[in-house]
Amino acid sequence: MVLNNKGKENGINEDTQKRVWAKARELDYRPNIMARSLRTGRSYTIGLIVADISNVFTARMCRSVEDAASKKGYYCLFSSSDGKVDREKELIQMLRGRLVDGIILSTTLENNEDILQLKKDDFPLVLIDRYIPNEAFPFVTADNYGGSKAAVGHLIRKGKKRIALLRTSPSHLASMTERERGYRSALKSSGIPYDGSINIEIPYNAIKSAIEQIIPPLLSGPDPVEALYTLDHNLAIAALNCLSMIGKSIPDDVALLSFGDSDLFGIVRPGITAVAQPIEEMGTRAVEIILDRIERGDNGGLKDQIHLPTTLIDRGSCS
Amino acid sequence: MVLNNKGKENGINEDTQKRVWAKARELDYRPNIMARSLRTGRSYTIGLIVADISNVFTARMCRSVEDAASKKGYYCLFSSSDGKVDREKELIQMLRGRLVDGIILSTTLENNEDILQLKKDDFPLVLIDRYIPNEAFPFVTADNYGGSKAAVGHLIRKGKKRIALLRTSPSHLASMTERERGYRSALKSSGIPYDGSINIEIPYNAIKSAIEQIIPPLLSGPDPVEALYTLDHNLAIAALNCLSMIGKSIPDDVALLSFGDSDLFGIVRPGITAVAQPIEEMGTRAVEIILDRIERGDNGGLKDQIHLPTTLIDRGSCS
DNA sequence: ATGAAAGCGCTAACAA
DNA sequence: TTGTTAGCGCTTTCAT
Repeated sequence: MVLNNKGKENGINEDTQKRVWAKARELDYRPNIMARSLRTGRSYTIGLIVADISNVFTARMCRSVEDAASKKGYYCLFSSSDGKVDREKELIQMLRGRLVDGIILSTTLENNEDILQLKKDDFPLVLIDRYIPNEAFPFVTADNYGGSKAAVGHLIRKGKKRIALLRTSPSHLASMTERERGYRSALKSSGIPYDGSINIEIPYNAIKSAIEQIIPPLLSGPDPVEALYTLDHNLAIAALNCLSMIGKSIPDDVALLSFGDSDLFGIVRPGITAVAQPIEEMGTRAVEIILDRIERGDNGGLKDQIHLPTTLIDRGSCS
Repeated sequence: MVLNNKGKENGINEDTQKRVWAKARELDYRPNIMARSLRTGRSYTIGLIVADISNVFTARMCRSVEDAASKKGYYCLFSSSDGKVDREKELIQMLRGRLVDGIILSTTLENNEDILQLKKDDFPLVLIDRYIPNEAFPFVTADNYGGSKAAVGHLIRKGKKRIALLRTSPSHLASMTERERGYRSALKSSGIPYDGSINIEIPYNAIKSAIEQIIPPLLSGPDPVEALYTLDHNLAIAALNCLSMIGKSIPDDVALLSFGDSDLFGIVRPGITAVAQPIEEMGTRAVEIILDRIERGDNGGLKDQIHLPTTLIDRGSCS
């Protein structure tokens, strides 16, 4: 009781408390958190599963989760699923076995089955960025649809009609399909017909080489595209690199717009116009929601399906 | 015994094993890793403390540690110390309390005292990137001295004599002081006098604004510098940005060379020449060493103070 | 080949 | 105000 600073409330003598502290220091006592968790069922730890922590976006998101959790006295356990569903399932089991109090998950799962188990067990779970759009789970994500629609609207206002859409696999992720939906919706609003042949999927593991094969033909031929719209900042970086290699200039030869911002986009000339996601807020809100679940137990409190607004940063690569 | 796949070696009847598995599945049994660790004293978890996981270099290093550990059946617990010594000490205690089997630490500590305790307790510890250069601890780091000396030698061969050194605080980090030593050594080898007035420390938290104040005067006046040599890739990015803002071109107005590479450096024109660190190998080797400690118990096996060679990538920003 | 029991370090309920 | 004890879920030793 003394070592947990509950001496007073349990009516332990001041003097005794001092003796306990002295002895603890003398013995270099360190509490065994495992034993404590085993006993209390609480670990003050939040598990965080992402696809790839070495991704800049992800790393920043993790840091913001960690900071927000730390402020409330919680620690974080991170792991990368590498975008593999089996690894993701394994990590969920691992974290539960370690008695984390809740899991924040950037899910690659298409199928709800495995996380429905968490729901059934009433285990605190919040999806982040990569979410599943139905009534079952709390999530925090960017407004992928609205942000994307606004971005494509921007391109259209700059006079671009033939806009290639570049996206990454796996393509079932709601965050991606919503961005695609935004694209189609913006085209429709302006009466521009949708052309499936310039809606292109690029494997996440081989972005650079794939981009280099795809871009040149898009820009030549009888009906070249006027703009490249990428659904991920890594795609835009690869495109930028490729355009520079083949000697095409932005925005004269082709416009470039990225969903997802990067430090880089502010440095190159011209700057690359991008849809910035509120990364830090995503982390903060996810922690808020999960701690509400953990500490209040119910889910009556916070709104827990959140689309955060994005920001279009115009740096000149579209006009 | 059955559930740990030790049924056979403990002579459990085949049939009984089947029944055990069936029941486990029926009850959706999940082992409680905490209880197991409490009993065995082993957690198959490695703690990893870094300054800031949102830093690109760090995030990649973490990922490589995670991958290497995962291959050997270990999980990783990451935390950011934010470069604060108190937080770092707290995190060490936290991880030990959680019975991690070892800690990989990118230390900000100047003073060995707190990690000497780990040594005294014979607790497996490996320093990574940010290390302490003495006999006490195993470490894995880039060859900061040699890489830096070679880089500055490159500048000198390109005809640059007046080379400003830009470094970040905190400046006591051995990885940084070694890079500085390499700089001075290269100057000395070429008979160029060292000028302390162009050896400049920049606070890590305010890189952008500090750089913007520092660079313009360096390039004007009676004796302008011919080259900027940054000890951190973030400094080079900020410098790049600043130079572009004030209309100075690379390499005509000034050369730029960065210790630490970035994707960005291959994309801008001209590309930025940089010293690349073997990030992935740093992670892999650190895990190798710590698992050797953990599983063999002694330290007789592996060489455990490692400077990994760096690579100078010439992209044209120096000539 | 199976069953019973001790104990890892902690918290909380209870007794004194 | 202080001391004692049960039990969290697991592994391992010992008895059957």
